Amino acid sequence: MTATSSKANPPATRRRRKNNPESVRADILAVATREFSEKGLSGARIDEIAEKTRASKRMIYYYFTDKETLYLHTLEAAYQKVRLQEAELDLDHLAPLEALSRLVRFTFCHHAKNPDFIRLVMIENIHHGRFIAQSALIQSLNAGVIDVLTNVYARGVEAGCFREGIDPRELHWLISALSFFNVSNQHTFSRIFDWHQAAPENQSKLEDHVTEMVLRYVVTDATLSPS
Amino acid sequence: MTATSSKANPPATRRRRKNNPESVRADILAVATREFSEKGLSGARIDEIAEKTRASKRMIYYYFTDKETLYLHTLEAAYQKVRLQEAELDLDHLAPLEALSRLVRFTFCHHAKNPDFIRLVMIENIHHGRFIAQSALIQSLNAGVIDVLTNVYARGVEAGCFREGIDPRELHWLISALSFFNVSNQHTFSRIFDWHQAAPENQSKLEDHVTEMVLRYVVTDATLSPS
DNA sequence: GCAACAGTGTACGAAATGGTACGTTCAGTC
DNA sequence: GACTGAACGTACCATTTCGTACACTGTTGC
Repeated sequence: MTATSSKANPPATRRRRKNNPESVRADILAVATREFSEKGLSGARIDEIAEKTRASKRMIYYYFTDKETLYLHTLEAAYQKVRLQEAELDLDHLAPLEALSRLVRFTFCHHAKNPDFIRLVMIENIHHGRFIAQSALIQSLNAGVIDVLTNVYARGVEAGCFREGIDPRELHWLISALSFFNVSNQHTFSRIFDWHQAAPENQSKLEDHVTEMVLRYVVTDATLSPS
Repeated sequence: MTATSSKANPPATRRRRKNNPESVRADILAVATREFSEKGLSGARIDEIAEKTRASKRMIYYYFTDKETLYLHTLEAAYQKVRLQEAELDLDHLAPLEALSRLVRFTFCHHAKNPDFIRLVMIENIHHGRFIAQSALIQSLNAGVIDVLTNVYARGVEAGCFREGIDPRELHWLISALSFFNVSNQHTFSRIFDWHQAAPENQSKLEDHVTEMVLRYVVTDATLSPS
């Protein structure tokens, strides 16, 4: 038995390996996020993910068993990241109007800065949300968002600056819709109407307008025109 | 040369063929629309489209050369259908407020009734709108939408019920965003917030609210609360 | 030092998939 | 009724793509 590849000269053809499970897992997940968000579940290629990883294809299956399971983990990681950022937003010490406005701007900017997340959600919707349905984790992550809004809204109503009768979930829907659409349909909208929507000046205009749209919907008439 | 398959007994193994180019083309396109909108460009399978068609795979390539070309034609057909429906909407004889409200409700309902179209647009956005960019047809189809809105809005401003300074494109953006999101993100939203958004009663509530959101954004304060 | 198991690389298999070669049939024209 | 080009069907090929078998290496506990 000659010392072909085992102990004598590993550096030549085969680099010395260092076990590093955590980093390998994280690396795979990061690459998978980019690939899936760019090309979708069916469009992304395991082989390509493997190539772009410091690990090998074998490792993908070792840690994630499946293409679909990998996709699910990608999705969960993305939601987790989002909710973590949202948690940092502290609105309780602000006046209701200010708090709502801040929340809208935050959501708008956050979505704009995280197109990968938006695209994953789009893709998930193409799949009828069947992976989200499987994930208890994602379900549990999202209770908090509504709570924050419920709180701000209730304070606003009490202060007399928000009109009554609006469902906080509906409010969240409105904010999400505008912030989401801004990213999700940027390409078709820009192309069709020949308007460079992604340009910073247009983005900042849109941010203002979206904020105004939401506020105008919520605010009492008196608050709108304090004359 | 025995009469194996040519003239003697066609009905047995091989059905008598009737040439019908138009119908074959249309059939392929219809099936392709369903398949692409359901599974995306990479997810849809030519073989499956062929199976579901009365024609054969050969015919797909005969008429559409490519998978991508077929997808493009699908997209163009979808846009064409939409714009045709929109053209039927006659708003000129209505008062501005009424006209705008009607337009919003029309858009909302239209999108809700045509999820295939919405999904195709979502998919196209996943592909960064690179197929729309190739299509002169689609580009040309969309000028009219803005014109209609521009007209209604101008009349509203003149009548004093709409406030000044709003860009009609922005208004279209707002209406689109809400109507689009209602379909595009139905699955994730419903699942995450445990709310059956597609249920008729919720849809009709949303239609009302979306209409109000748009009107509140456009209308002058005096119009809002005529006290 | 050594057993046991987690971590890793390489090569390969089987099925799916986009696309084509080639022959046949239909429909209109002279 | 022969001729021609458009319309169409079948069988097939080349590649891609998900997934796995197998062998090897690092690490941890005793």
